[in-house]
Amino acid sequence: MQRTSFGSMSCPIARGLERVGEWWSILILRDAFAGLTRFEAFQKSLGIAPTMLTRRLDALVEAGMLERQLYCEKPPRHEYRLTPRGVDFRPVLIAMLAWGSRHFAPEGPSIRIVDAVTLEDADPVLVDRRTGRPLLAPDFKLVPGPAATAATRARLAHGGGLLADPPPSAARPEAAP
Amino acid sequence: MQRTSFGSMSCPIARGLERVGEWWSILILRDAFAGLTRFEAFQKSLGIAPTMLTRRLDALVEAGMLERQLYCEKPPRHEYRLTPRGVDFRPVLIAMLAWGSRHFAPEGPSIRIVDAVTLEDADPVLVDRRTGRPLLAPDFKLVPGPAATAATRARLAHGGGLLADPPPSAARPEAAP
DNA sequence: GGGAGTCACTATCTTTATGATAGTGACTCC
DNA sequence: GGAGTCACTATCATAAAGATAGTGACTCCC
Repeated sequence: MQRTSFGSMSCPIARGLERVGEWWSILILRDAFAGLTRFEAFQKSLGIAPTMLTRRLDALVEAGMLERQLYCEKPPRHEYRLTPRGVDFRPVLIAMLAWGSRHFAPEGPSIRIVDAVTLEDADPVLVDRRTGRPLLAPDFKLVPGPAATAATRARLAHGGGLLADPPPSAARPEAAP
Repeated sequence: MQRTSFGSMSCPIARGLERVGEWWSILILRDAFAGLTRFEAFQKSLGIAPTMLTRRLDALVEAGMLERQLYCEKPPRHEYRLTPRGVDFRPVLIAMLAWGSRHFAPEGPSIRIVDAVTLEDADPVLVDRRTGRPLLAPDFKLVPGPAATAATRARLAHGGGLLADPPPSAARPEAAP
């Protein structure tokens, strides 16, 4: 999906999406985490056209998410493996997995994250590693960093933002008790 | 980006991407979390063509991520607000924000998540709410749920999967100590 | 040693999505 | 009554996605 590039935006979400925001990219990363490394394996798993797979793999390698390694010389054969940057993408995938399971599994979940010992379902939350507290307002907040643009500063200044629950309806104050 | 639909796949990540995987969707959700509600506000913030914005907003409403509310009747005017399903997407955005900041901010971060009191940078981790342990192997694992297909079961059976670190290089055992 | 099969792709062409630009209708404000 | 705001639609050019077929370099197996 592309024509407008997000890479020039200063927002880190936009910058990230520039690398993984195309239609197949995230599913390819999911399969890479599942242990797939070979072209054919991705193609079978995804049912993707080979042209598309070539383009997406090249883009992910270019973005530093995957790296190509020669595993056979006689006929040159490569495998695609996650780089540290790719491995670091894991929390995003886990969060998407949890969210997708909660909202788009009417027949019940197809994958569960469970405690390896008790087999109880896990309940994923994002917390701060040091303090263990959930990353939500009012305990945490977003502030502009050194590279923040004026636009970013403005946006952060006048709103709760990502960490605060949005107001239920600023629309028309219908209920004013 | 689209022709192949992910909605028919049984994977919750694919199902979720079907709803938010298009080029602009996630940035629109980001802006919705930032407090934007009006067509024009999204358009200005994103620099998106109005045709695209109409399509994406309609799709997000259709997917149950946003809802349209009338806030003015004289000329009918709507605002777009996050539904509970949209709000529940927050951990994905926070994870992306953190990942993007770590990898694509060579000039330094433009946004920081900080402790509201000490102003120290937060370090986001995904943990299990009950036990507080990070959602990683070997403490946790993925198991097939009741709705798992044969393909899902097979994939989960023979690999560490998303929660385990991938092997550094199963390619050619060059170093065999 | 000749045919079938595997693997990782490229070439070609059609269909679909994206994006730029302009325009519309229903107002409000001055 | 003219300018401005707002939320869109219409139209059309371009770029990306998708299907299908084909290539080259092998290996495997009678």
